[in-house]
Amino acid sequence: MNSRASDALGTPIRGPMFQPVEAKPDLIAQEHDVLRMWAERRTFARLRAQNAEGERWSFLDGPITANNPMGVHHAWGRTYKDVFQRFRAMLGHAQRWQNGFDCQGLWVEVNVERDLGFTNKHDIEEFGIAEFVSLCKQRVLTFAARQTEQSIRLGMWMDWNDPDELRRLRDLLASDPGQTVTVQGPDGALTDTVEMIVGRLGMPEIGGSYFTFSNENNDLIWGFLAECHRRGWLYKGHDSMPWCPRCGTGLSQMEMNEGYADREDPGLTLRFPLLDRPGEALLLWTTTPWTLAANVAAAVGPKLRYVRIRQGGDEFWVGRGTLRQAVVGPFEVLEERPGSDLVGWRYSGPFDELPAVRDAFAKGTRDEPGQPYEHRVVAWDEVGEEEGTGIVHIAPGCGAEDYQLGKALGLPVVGPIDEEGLYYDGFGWLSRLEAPNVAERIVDDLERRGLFYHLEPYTHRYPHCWRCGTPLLFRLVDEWFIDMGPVYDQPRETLSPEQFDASLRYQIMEVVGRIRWIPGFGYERELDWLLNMRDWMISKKRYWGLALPIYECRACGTVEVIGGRAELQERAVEGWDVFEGHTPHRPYVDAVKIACSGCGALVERIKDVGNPWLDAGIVPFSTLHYREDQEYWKRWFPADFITESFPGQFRNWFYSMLAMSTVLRREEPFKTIFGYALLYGEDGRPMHKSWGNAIEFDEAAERMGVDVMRWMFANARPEENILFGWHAADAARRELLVLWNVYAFFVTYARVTGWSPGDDPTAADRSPLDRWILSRAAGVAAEAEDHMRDYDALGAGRAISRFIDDLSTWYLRRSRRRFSRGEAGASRSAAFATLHEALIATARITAPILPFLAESLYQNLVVGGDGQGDDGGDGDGAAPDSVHLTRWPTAELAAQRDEALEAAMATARRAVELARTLRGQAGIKIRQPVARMWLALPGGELPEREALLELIAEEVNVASVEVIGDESDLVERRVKPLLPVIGRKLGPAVPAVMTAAREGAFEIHPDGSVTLGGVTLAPDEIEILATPRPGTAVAHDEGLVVVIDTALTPKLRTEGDVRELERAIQDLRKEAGLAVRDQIEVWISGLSSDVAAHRDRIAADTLAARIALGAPPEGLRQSTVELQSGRVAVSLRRLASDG
RNA sequence: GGGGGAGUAGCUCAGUGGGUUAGAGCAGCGGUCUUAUACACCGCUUGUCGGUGGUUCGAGUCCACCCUCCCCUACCA
Repeated sequence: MNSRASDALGTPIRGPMFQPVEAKPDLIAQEHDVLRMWAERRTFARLRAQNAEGERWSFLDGPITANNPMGVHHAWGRTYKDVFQRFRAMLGHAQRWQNGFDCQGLWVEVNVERDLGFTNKHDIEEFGIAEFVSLCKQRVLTFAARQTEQSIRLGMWMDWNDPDELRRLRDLLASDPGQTVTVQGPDGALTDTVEMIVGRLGMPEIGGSYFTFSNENNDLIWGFLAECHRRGWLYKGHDSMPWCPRCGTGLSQMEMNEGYADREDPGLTLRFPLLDRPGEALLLWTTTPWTLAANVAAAVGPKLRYVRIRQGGDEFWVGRGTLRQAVVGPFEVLEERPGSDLVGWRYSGPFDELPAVRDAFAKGTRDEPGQPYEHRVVAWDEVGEEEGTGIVHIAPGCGAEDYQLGKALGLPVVGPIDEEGLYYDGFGWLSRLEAPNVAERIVDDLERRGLFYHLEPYTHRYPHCWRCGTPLLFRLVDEWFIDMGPVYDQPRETLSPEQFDASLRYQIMEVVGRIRWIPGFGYERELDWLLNMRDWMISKKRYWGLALPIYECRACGTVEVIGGRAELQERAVEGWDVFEGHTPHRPYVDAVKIACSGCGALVERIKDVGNPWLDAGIVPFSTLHYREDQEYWKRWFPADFITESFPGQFRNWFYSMLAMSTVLRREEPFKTIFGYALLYGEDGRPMHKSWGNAIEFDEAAERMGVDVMRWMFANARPEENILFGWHAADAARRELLVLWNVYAFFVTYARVTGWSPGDDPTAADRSPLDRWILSRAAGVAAEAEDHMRDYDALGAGRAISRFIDDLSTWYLRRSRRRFSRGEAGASRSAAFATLHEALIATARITAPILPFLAESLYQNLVVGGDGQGDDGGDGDGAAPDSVHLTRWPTAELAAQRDEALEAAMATARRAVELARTLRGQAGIKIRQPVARMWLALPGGELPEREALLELIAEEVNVASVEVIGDESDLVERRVKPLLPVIGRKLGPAVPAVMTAAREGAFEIHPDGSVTLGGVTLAPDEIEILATPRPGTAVAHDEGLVVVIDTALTPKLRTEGDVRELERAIQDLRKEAGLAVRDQIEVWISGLSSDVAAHRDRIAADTLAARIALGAPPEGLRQSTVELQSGRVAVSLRRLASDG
């Protein structure tokens, strides 16, 4: 897979153990190579087989809607899903690996309608429901195939269907759903009609992703609904519901919340003349003039105050508190009364003459059935004075609250509009007009009739259809609901068992409490939703979806709910032959009729389809074969883990799963839920094509690479929105390139020197630096494991980042000479073996998050180019041929852990930093050696002291490092009181103690205690630290003190010049494009004799066959180098023959 | 109206069993280092840690109130 790499290094000395790698990798091409390799080697299938007997870890996939290509926002969640599944696989867990597709519902219908150019439901009926439903299935299969391909590209390992096979089924379904087809399942071939094969997707005999349109899924929902009915929780409601006139369907409370948007409506104030008080009229305000035709009453707040005012020749009644906003122009207040006085007054309605209104009113009220009703003023406690006139237009057929009020008072109801939002017949000139568009004509009409008062545009939040954006209307409809049970006005813990049993919502809450919510606020949010939600509207007057198995007898009103396909067959008295052989969808299922158990009449299914969240909510049962394989279900239920985006899913998937599992089992369907926020564009706004901040998944995958994407996602804070874009991707890529560079360095030099693993030095033979990085590797494996077990990818990512940084900027920086120079064989072997092991550990630890990069490294470091498993460094010669087949390495690496060494190294690194700061201040370059450095250590000790001091000396380029105690003249002792220890004990005395410590006013006693600020502190309450004595050129940090000798002797200056010259020659080699192993010859003119004395060393370090002092041959370019001993001119050229 | 989240450097974000001096990356400037790394290191610069009070010896961190943004929820005609 590294076949494109160029080899600028010449022929290796020994045979190539490692494939050459590029300095700048093409990560994307590499990802495609890895995908091919996984497919060829059947790596995933082998992983599943390897873990088949492992302890279960049950992940339940929230279905992705198969209605469009997936977007980068899906990739975020799918990264989490894959990361945790891969991680658990490395722990050896058995998993189900089943992806899910959400298939049924209006969102698919809307797209199919759009493709067909349909504008309303009539078009569908004319087109034919059977064909329409088939097109919906085909669309789902199209995008299931597409999303499968995209998910595979993301590196997501699931039991995928072959996308081509999905498309083949789609095409066969299109040509003839009844034709017979054979497909290959895990246990052999399977033959059935295409329609039924499609209906069985995801079942054990076919395998692959689950589809919520499957027969099993639908069937189990029937069972759930029958259970609800059995308990008396399913009912038909007659209500004023939000309605989308384009889709021709009502919206549930869940859906309502999706589409609130600002909208400008006419704010119309009009007058309702009072019948018994000539010359007086009520003033009313409405933003929905189309509902005036359905006006039945005018509501006042019985406790509010109302005034009669005079304007010109008119007298109006209006709420006192609304005078300022409602009345236009000067007026005179004539009298004031409480609202209760107004109740019962009759008024002349705005459209009394319409036949529909007359008919409705003729029937009278509930309390006076015979007596024709007349418009009147009613009392309503909810009337407010913030807006309008304090008198509210009540149209029970056009508003949920209006309906409730009308129902309470027994008022007649006028339902003015049909499914498409057109006025029914009987509404005079309004009939057949579109309700949302009649405002202007109604205003004109009212003006003509002298009922108009004032018009002013009004902007407010108004609900829109979340699918098509059409403003919603309220319409009188029959819909089916699941009763959520009462909300008790008392704390949950005080409920009686009877109360608890009577209320589904509290039963769900109890289940919610048994689940771990990450982040924790999810728990509160779900409870909040449950407490507030109203009954669940599950019906939809549409075509593509779950066929609600509700049979309502027109003759006697008996409602029956069929609990499954078998039961339906049993009960069928007509039409089963039409249905047989079809999936439980419209129109075929509609043909089946049963005999009413109450009166024996022939009953047909209600035409409605189900709320799509029923489809997704049942999957903890349907996909785990709740009905046909209890053993299997018990093994995998409840799921250990689910993860989805938080916003929205509280009231959708989470809710529906919880509700259904509570009804069926009163058990939690999952143990842990991990939620994440939303993905936005880099500019902090939602991604939107027209805003130019949208990025398609495919484009992201092929331009930034999926490992880069995954790295970004894994390192995001899940509870906050992620800002996704090309700049963030660049930053993530840079981080990964650091790892790549370490790897490329290793491979380059392993090839140059011919190093290969095998005769590795024991730990004892390795330097402290080697042991340090291996300890770090062991530490990061353990740390990342802890985070990953806790579903904290971010924590793991941060630990990995720190490790990569340590590996690159400290281990390799400090070790590089051991790889490239004429180092002693043992040290070189130790360095190679250490780096090799560290890189393999890194590959394994990063494998869940970066499956491609980790695999690339692993293949070259462990497996070798031939694909045959080779020694993995564990000496058994049988390493797995994929990093994803290895186990998580915590236990393997644990013996390498040495925390004392890690702490010591941290001190050494800090000392180096301080020394570098000092050199910078003194203006002495790193290349210029200095003679001495003094070091005071906190606590006075340092494990591996000699080696670490040497390391510091080398890094700082100093001849000798001397450790000094706190008694040294170079430092003075300071006392650092340990605040967390003494704070509580001393309280108000703290400031005095701290001041004394700062000023050095303390006395140290022989027993180690210290007196300062009038208090004596025990040795374990203070630390004694060294700090610089004022006036010396030193740097310090937390008791670590560094002093360097800035005096430069002639010998040191010469040494500095030598290194300067060497660096210049190396620069020239690089400029000349020479390979690392090319031999050169060099000419130097103007070199001082002191520096020239080191000619041999310079030649050795720069691979120069010889160095001539003097002018170069004709034509060779000279470069000037400034040395402390004077300016010299340098030339070089490559030796003609490369021995 | 009720509930939740967020507010820390120009940008993206770390930082809670309270500990005195608030950090990183990116960007900018000045250096250094380097035949793995257009890479890394060192230094400089910008902070009323949203505001105001409170608790405390001590508050970015805990409490109260307020401001701004986002989300959820609610019957506002």
